Formats: sequence, structure tokens, C-alpha cells
Amino acid sequence: MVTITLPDGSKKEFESALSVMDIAKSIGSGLAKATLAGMVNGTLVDTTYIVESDSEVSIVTAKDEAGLKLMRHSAAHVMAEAIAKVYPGTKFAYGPAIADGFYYDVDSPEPISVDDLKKIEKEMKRIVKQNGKFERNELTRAEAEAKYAEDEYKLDNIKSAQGDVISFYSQGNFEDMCLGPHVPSAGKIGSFKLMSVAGAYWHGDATKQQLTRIYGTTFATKEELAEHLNRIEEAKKRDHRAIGKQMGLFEFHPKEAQGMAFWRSNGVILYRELENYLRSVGEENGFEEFMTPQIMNRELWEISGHWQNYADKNYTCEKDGKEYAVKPMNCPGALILYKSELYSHHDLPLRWAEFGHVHRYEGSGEIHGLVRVRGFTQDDAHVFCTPEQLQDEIKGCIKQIFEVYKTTGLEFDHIELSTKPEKSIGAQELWDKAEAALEGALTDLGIDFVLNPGDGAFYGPKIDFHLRDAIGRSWQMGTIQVDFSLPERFDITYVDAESNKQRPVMIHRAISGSLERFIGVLTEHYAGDFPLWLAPEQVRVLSVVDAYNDYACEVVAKLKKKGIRAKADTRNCKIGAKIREGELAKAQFLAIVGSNEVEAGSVSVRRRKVGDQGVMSVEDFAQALAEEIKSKALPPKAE
RNA sequence: GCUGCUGUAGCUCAGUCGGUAGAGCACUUCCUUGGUAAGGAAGAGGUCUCGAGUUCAAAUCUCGACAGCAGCUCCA
Repeated sequence: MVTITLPDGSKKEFESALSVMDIAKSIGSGLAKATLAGMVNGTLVDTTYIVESDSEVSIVTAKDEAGLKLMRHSAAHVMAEAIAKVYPGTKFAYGPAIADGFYYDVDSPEPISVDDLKKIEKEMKRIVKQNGKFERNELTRAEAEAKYAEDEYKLDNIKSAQGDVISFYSQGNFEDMCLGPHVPSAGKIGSFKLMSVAGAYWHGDATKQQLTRIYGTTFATKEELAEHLNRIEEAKKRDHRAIGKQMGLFEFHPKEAQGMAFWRSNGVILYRELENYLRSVGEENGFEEFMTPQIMNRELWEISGHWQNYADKNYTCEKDGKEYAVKPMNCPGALILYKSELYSHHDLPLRWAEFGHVHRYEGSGEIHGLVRVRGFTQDDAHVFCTPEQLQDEIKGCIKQIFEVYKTTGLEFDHIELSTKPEKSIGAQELWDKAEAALEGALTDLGIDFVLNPGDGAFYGPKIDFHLRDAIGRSWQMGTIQVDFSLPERFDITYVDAESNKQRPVMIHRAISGSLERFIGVLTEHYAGDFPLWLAPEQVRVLSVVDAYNDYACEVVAKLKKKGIRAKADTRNCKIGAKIREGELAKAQFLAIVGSNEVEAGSVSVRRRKVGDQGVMSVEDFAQALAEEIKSKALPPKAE
């Protein structure tokens, strides 16, 4: 039974929560401001609201995503009210709910710093305690423009709003233009915390004014908020920059090489294993490997367009009056190789792969650990094919990408299909064909994707595969792009069955995107505990005392013979300490050897995150490891 | 590149009111010969990012540069 308190104070009962929705709609918007204060299936749910927006009346609870979104958006309004009080004269641009919380872009007369957040938070708590109702007010476009004539952000928003009626929501002394919906009153907002202050451009446009963006998070209960904050703390420990340094994988020395990684031996192992795996996937799928020069002359980059279009992002140099650029892309190298031979339709498709080291002078604020660097390695490939072959070739690339992410245990956040942008080259007919080929390939393979209209490259549409890092940032990884531009610019052709010259289509594909970025995301995904085949240190053999050091070295030698990465820890310290250090170094297996093991020719095995595996013969141990490595099995689940 | 914050030992961080530096881990040496996450002792280690300024005196206050972090923008 559900009881609804109507605005006039009378109560109305309904049989179930499900039916409330329909009844609410039939009663109309007047009900929208009512609070559902009754019982749902016999349980008191005081965080259940009926809400109204421009488009619908709906029922949400704080347990739903929709309810949380409502709370978060409402919290943004409350924060705005608090800021307006603490910093009079502040103008408010835009304050949506986002994953886990909300933000508000504001233009305040004085800068807001992180230290001010406490002040704002305190004021927010006061507002929430007062429990002011969120009231919906509607103005005509003309009234709205007159009321906010002094506020350039509001005017801008009013201008881009649809319809002639503009809705505003107010609570306390604060009003903001908003489609709604909101929780019924400020007191319904759960536990919140202001997180950080950052800059953000108006309309996301770097040529426009920069506003102050204040981020906050909101959850239904204090406990859930604490849990969320704890999750963030835990996620920070997975940061690949910290783990990279701890595990001796990679590190950064910005003074000497800003935005470029220095790789230590453990990192090189990881890098090479991954590279070899990607190479083998390419080989299995008919790709041949090429290598092209690191530095090529200006004329080449003018033909490709990179000299002009990325003037400030290229590393260039001049020798004896000639100008050069360090390659920012690998495609021109591949095109030169294509052009130096004559290919017929019998030769197509040509599938050419290259682990290409490229350099791009990214802006200082854009660099981020391994995931955004100035020097990186693309597992690049270029497919030259006929328009008829295009879709099958795209499918082949998609399949490789899925295979690699499955093997490495990473899950896509989303897949994007980006179509023709405003500024583009190539005939509409070609674009249509290419977009249809990409979409057809995705659809045929039954893959869900997000359409991103107008976000393709200027030379062709593309499919991007996106992943998230430890703290939820999304990164573009694999990509499949169709290109009409470069075949044209380099004037490459193939000979068709009628002996006519035809223009091939070019596909650019990268599976990992870049080895660096892939390793960065992989490191965070596994918090350094990689699948065994990738783990830099697979086994560490620990001698209980000096007397067994020789045996420990023998075991290491036997393991190495089986292609297993093993090291002996023969230092003079307690076994407990050796175990601790082995665990901290994330050696996947610890093999402990003492008098018992020497006698029996065995090892006492301990697996990271799993625990004691008991005693086994060195041969059995080596065999089991070799099999797991060969199978590229994912690591066992923790605990 | 933009906005904000930060910069102390190899690492993680203390350092009050301005009076020229401290801890833990790591490192070196010695002792210790031990069974599943830290044995003990001693020692060494710093131009407090850099450059100016204020001051009798600056790690500390001010300005600038550089770098890092968060977000924004960008990512062929």
C-alpha cells in the first residue's frame, strides 16, 4: 500500500508502487510537488519522491540511479545557493549531475580556492537543514530575458533553450534556470562532500572565458559516501605512475625528457611480452611487419599535411639547410613503400603492420603518466584494399581488437562510431560508403556502440574503443579509421582487372592504441598483479638459510630452462623478511627452499593473492607454470 | 596551452610564531643462521626545485621561472 500526501494535505492510497506512476500521470502535474510519505510494500520509504520535469512525471527512490542523479543535481543547486551567499555577485553557468556527484561552473568576483570549500559546505549544510522546497517557476522567453538581462551566461542559456516557456527552479533565496527535475526539498539531499576546484571553459571552448568548476559528490547515506571516498583512496593506490616506480617498470624524468618514459628492466619485459603478443595476433591475421625511418624530410610531411596542420606539435630540425620532422605518424612511411611498387587487385588487401615510435609535442598540461606522452609506440597497421573489401577488413580488425582485450582481461567502457565532421575532405559518396562499412561491421558482429556524429577525423570516419583508468577517466585505446585523404595525397593506385588504375582505400588500425597507454591502463587494472605471462617477475626462489643458496640457484636455473622468469633471493636475512619483500615486489610465485626441499628435490610454493600451494617437485612446478604462461590465463581472483 | 593547488633525503612524509633541518622505509658495515609479510646495533645520506626580493636572519613571507598534480582544452 502506498500513501501519497497531496499538496492540499489530504492523503490518497494506492495498491502498489507500480500503479502510482500511472495514477500520478492521471492526476497531473499538481501532484508532482507532493511527497510520497507513505508505505511501499509495507516498508517505509521516506526517500521516495514523485518528481516532475518538462517531459514527465516519475517516481524515484534514493536507491535508484535516477534518484541519486536527482539528489546530485539538486545538491548542485544548493551549492550554488551557498556560493551566492558566500561570494555575492557570483554568476552561475551550468551545474549538472555527473557520475558519483555533480559540479557547477561559476564566475565569481574573487577566486575560489580549495580551502573555501569548507565554508561553502558549511553553508550548504545549513540550507539542507532548512529543508526549503524546490519550486518550479515558468517564465516566457521574453520575461526570462528581461529578468536576467545582466547575466551573460543565463542569456546565453535562454537563447539556446527550446520552446517559448523557460523553466526555473528555486529553493531558498536562489533561482536557477533548469529543466528539472529535483528532489521535493533540500532536506532530501543525502550526504555530500565538495571535492575539488578546477578551471573549465564556457561551453567547453578554449577560446572562451574560463570559469571555476567546483566538484562535489553525493550519496543517499553517510555510509555510502564514506565507502565512495574510501574507494577513491584505494583507486589512487593503483595509479600506474606509483606502481611503475615501485615495481621498477618505468619512471619519468621531466627535467631531461618531459612526457617520455624511461623503462627499467621489469617494464621492458612487460613491454616486449605485449609487443610479441600483438605481433603474433597480427601475423595470425595476415599482417606483415615493416619498419620505416624515424626522421623524414619536410616535403614528405607537407604531402601528408602534417607539416602544416600540426606545425607546433612536430619535433623538427634543420641540417645543412634541409628541414626534417621526427615522425608523428607512421602512415607516410607505409605509403612510400606502397608507392615504390606496382600493385594489382590480385595483391589487395595488403595488411602492413608497424610498431612505430612516434613523437608529438603535446601541451604541458595534457601530459599524463604513460597514458598521454610525447613519445610513444603505436601498434599501427595500414590495410590497403578495394572499396568492396573494406567491410570485411574492418571486421577483421574489430575481431583482433576483441581478441586482445579478452586475452588481457580489459573491458571496454564503450565503443564509439564517429562520423563525418564539418571540416572534411573526400566525396560524400565515399563517406557514406565508409560509414556504412564501419556501422555494418559493428552491426554484423552484434557489437553495441555509441554514435558520435561529426566527430570523425577530417579524412574519414572511425571506430574508437574506450577504457577507464583506476579513478574512472576514460581513454581512447584501439581505433579503426577509414582514410580517403592519404591515398589521394600520395596518389597511390592499384591496377584493376581492366588494366585501369584505381585508388585503394586505406584503413588505419591500432589495437592497443599505444603500448605505453595500454601498459598504463593494464597496470591500474591489475594494480601491478599482471597475468602470469606478462608478470615481470614470475617466480622468486627464497632460501631459508645460506646453506640452501646453491639449491635455490639450481631451482632458478631449472625454471629458466623452461622459459620461466625466476630469481633467487639468497640474501642473509630472515625468511619472513624475504617473503614480505617478495610479496611487495609482486613476484607472482614464491618458492621457498630449506632442508626438506633440498632432500626431496622440491619447492614449497606460495602464490600471490592465493596463498600456500603446498610442496611439489621442481619439475611439476615448472610444468604447471609453463602451461599457465603458454595459455595466457587471466590471474586467479583475489581471496 | 588555460585555471587552481603543490615542490623538504632514493621513497613516503613531519617541520609551530621567520632563528640556516627531522622520522619511517631503503642504503652501507657489523652482529645474527632463521620455515611462510619486517631480527638487532651503528653509520652514511639534504645548495629545503631554481632565481630574485623583504629582513639582522628565509625551508618558512613576496615576486618570477621551471616541474608535478587535479580539472578544462587538445590528442592527426
